Formats: sequence, structure tokens, C-alpha cells
Amino acid sequence: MSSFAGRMKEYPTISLDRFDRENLHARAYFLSHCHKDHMKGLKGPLLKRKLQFSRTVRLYCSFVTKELLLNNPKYAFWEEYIVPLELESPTQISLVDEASGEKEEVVVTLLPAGHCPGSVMFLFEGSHGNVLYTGDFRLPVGDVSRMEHLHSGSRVKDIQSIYLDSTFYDPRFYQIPSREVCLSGISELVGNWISQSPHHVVWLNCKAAYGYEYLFINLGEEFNTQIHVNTLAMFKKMPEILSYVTTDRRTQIHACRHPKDEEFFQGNRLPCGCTAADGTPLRIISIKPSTMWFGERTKKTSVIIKTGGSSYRACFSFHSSYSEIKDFLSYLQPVNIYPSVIPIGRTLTELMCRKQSDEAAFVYKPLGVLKRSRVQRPTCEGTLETTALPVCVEESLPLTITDAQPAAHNYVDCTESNGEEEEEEEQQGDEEKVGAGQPEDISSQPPRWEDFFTTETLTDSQNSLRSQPQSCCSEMTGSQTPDLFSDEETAPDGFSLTLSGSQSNHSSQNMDSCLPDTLIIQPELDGQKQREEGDDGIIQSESQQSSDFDIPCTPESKVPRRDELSQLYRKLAAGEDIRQIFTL
DNA sequence: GCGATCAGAT
DNA sequence: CACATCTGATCGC
Repeated sequence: MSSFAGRMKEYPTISLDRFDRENLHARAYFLSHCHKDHMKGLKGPLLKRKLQFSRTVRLYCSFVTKELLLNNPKYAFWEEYIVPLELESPTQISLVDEASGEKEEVVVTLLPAGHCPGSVMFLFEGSHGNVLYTGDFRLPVGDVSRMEHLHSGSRVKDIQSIYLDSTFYDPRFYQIPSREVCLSGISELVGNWISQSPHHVVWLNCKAAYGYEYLFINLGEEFNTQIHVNTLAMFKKMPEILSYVTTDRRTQIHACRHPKDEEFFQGNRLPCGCTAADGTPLRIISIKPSTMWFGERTKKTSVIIKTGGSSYRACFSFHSSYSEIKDFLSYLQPVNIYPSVIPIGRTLTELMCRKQSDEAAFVYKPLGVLKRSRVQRPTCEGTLETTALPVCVEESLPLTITDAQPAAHNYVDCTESNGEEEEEEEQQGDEEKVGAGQPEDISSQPPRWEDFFTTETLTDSQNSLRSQPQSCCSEMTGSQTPDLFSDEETAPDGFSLTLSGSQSNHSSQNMDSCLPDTLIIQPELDGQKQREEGDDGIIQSESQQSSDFDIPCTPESKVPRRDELSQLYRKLAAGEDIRQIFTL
């Protein structure tokens, strides 16, 4: 869950994915996707009132997010204040202080995030540098190198800060099977079941959230059917999704829900109450999409787990794995990383040091073509070129001041990451996206996630655009092709082995071997739930979760004193360089 | 009565 | 397994 307080250090008059507290004063709002934990305060009466008195404050998001948001009557009042933006179209936005008339210009570009329909990242370019807010995202290894707007000519743009979806930024989540591999496992299970008789049906036990549409589309396509869901209203303008879902219960694949659907299923009933026409009892299996992950050295495992006589869990992740995040960060090499989630004992900095050598040979080509014809809004095509700031490793001071828990951190100087631990795997690059060990004709690949979630169609040349990430941390070797099936009852040492809470030794080994030079962030020994509010009004988040890691204090580090923090906050608010404070 | 917040369950 | 959500209890206005 995101604990991002809503504002970025570089552009503090903007609020993203948070709309309460200090964010009520923002000059512009951004919504990365339509999940409730990123919409806090969005239906608040205070915000509604503010909008009625404002002539300039708007909410910016993708067209799909706008559609999903307005489908919910609680957010309908936003209609006149939403400015939907096309993907990959840099747009200049004026941030106006309506009291003083003071104005700041910023160029924002929406980049597909692969998290759920409409989900985007926001790239901001302005006088305080280039900043990337990722929202929640899932991008396969290598995709970042093909994102045109993160490049300037053949060069990766200088990124000052990344505000990162760090949900799985932990070596325990080293690998999550690709979407294609997971889908193929689910397809096989579904196909084997529903082909037995018309009374064999599948219940996809999905959460009440956007993001499973990719599954519905692909299963619908594969089995030439539609998936039963509770309502279609939100997809009425999205034909690619709409054509694969239905409210007609006479189908063998269901993703309908009911408050007591688990109970229903135990009594061999579907959530919708559907029964066979001739009275024959249905033969139902449930498939629960769940995140499954594997350690760095896990050789072989399964994307389908049988959890009972007719219950299965299937691998499905909305978020990037550790390796995918590592690839993303090591390619962009931002000066700062601000994680949205900060588990205890997390490392942040081994990838932050920007390298000046061996730049990627990026081929500049458009990523996609819009299906829809749409009125072009004024855009600023000339993206701002920031000074090519040579942040060398020593000077970059791999130090991240997270807005989340400054008082609870120990700051440790970190030397350059040697990044050598996985070098022997760096050559594989291009194959991994397709799915480990499953070479296929690119043209026969399932439709890309972004096709459905951004209403864009990508050009067929996309795969030729991939360049070798300069310091990609590869992970999916051919030997790690997951099995499609595993029976938990007969294979007790399947994936779950690596996940149990008693595996801390294993986890720590992973971490140690993988991250030799790290900034260790550790909660204070007492008062772990301490909350802080700085002078800049940014609410500090609580600790996110417990951890199996137990990392001791680094001797050289110290907790900043209260007065130092106050000074820090003042400087942050003023946009000043704060790094010297923590230079050892 | 409404909204915010938290614990708990799924 | 986690994530994203929902429900219900509690509190304050």
C-alpha cells in the first residue's frame, strides 16, 4: 500500500494520488490510477468546496482513469475539473497561485505503467529538474529502455528523483513470473477444466479492483467466450474490454462477486447463483489470482498451486518484482529515490549512482499509435533539456532523504555499488520478456498489457527498439521457467517454502550476497510507529510492515537531531541542496 | 447522521 | 504469501 503523502520535494505545489490534509492547497492534482488507496480525500467535501472557488486547479489523469473515476457517482463532481491527458504527449501545465498570481510552468508526460487500466507514471520536467512519479507499476525488464520520453535523443534523461512504487523492492521478491507465463498457466488450468463438460465452470476469485481485465481479455479470446462480471458500466467506452465481459451468467468462466462468495463457493455455488439449466449440479473450481514470488536462486517452481479439492491460486502481480525494479532504477539512475513503501531494513542506494560510461544505444521511435481520433490539446513538444549534470559516483552521495521517515533513519555513506554479482547473466537481455525458456514468434505474442489499459496500439517495431540496459540486473534464466502446475499437497517444498516467516536466514543471505554496499534504513528501536510532520507539511508515513530482516545499527551512522531536521525541512521547502548536511 | 480512522477479514 | 477492498467498531463533530 502506498504511503506516499502526496507531494514531491521538487514540485511541492503539485499533489499526486493524495488529496487530503496539506494536499488541499495544491495548485494541480494528478491521479495515477483508479485504486482507492491512491484516491484518499478525492471525494472529500473540503476538496469539492475548494474546486468551486478555483478557476485554475484541475485534476490530470489518463482518459481511461477519467472514465473509471467518473463511473463512480461519488466522484462525479470532478467531471468539470478533470483534464485527461494522452499518453506520451508532453503537456505544459501552469501552476498558479491564485492568491498572488505567481506562476510556475511544468511539462508533464504520462507513461504507461502496466498496473491496471488507465494506470500511468508521471514525468515532470521543469526548473527543478526531471522527476518521475511512478504510481504503481509493473514493467518487464527492458521496457524502460523503450520509453521514448525518458530519453533525449539517444541519451537517457537526467532524472533528479524517482518517486517509486517499491511494493516488492525487496530481494525476497526477486522474481515474479511474467504476465505471459502466468497467463499461460491459468489458461491451461481453465482449458483443462471447462473442456470436460458444459457443467464444468471456473470462478476467478478476483478482488474488487481494476487490474484483472488483462486476464479476462486473454481468457475470453483463448476460449472464445465472455467472462461473467457484476457490471459492465465502467467499460462502456472501452471496446477491447467490453467485448470479453458479460452480465449473462450462462458462461463457463465467472469473475462475479458477492459479499459471501467464499461461503457460496464452499456450498458449490457461484457468487451469481447461477445453476445449470437442466438442474445438473455445476462442477466449480475457484482460481484466486495471487502474487507469487521467488528468490534469486529459485530454480524451478509453479505458477498454479492447488490449495484444496477444487481451489487453486494462480500467479498474478500488479507490481514489478525486485529484479524488474532494479532494472528500472539501474537504467534511469536517478539522483534520488523516494520509495512509496519502506519496509524495515531496506536498501535504497546501490542503484542510484549515475554512471557516465556506456550509454545505451537508444533508437528514437514512437512507442504507439492512438486508436482513437482525438482533438489534440496544446502540447509542448520540445521537452525541457536539463543540464547534463554529471553526477559522478563519489559526489552523488548516494543518500536519499526519504520523506517518509527521516527521524527513524540512520544515514550511512555508501560506496559505489560494484554491481558485479550477477554479471554472468547480463548477456541474455532480450529473451526474458517473452517468458523464460519459451521462445516464441514475437508476432504471436498475446496483446500487450498497455494495449488494453491505455487504449493505445503499439507499433510492431517495438521489439526492435529494445536496447541493452547499461546495467541491467538480469534474473530469468532459462532454467527458471516456472512449472505451470504444482499441487501444494504433494509438493510441499514448492514456492511457499521460500515465503515462510522462518526463512529469514535464506532471505538475509540473499540480501547480503546481492547488496554489498547499501544504505540501511532502520526504524528507531522504540516508537516504531512514530509519525512526524515536517515544516513543509509533508506527513511522514508509518512503518509499513514487519520484516524478517534484522539489521543492526551501522556504527558510523547517527540519528539526526531535532534541530538538524528542522533545518533540513526548511531547506527542502526552499528547494535548497540539503546533501551537505549528511556528508560525513 | 456523517465522515475519519482503525482493526480485522478476505 | 500480498494487495486492494470491505465491514464493523469507535470517535468526534
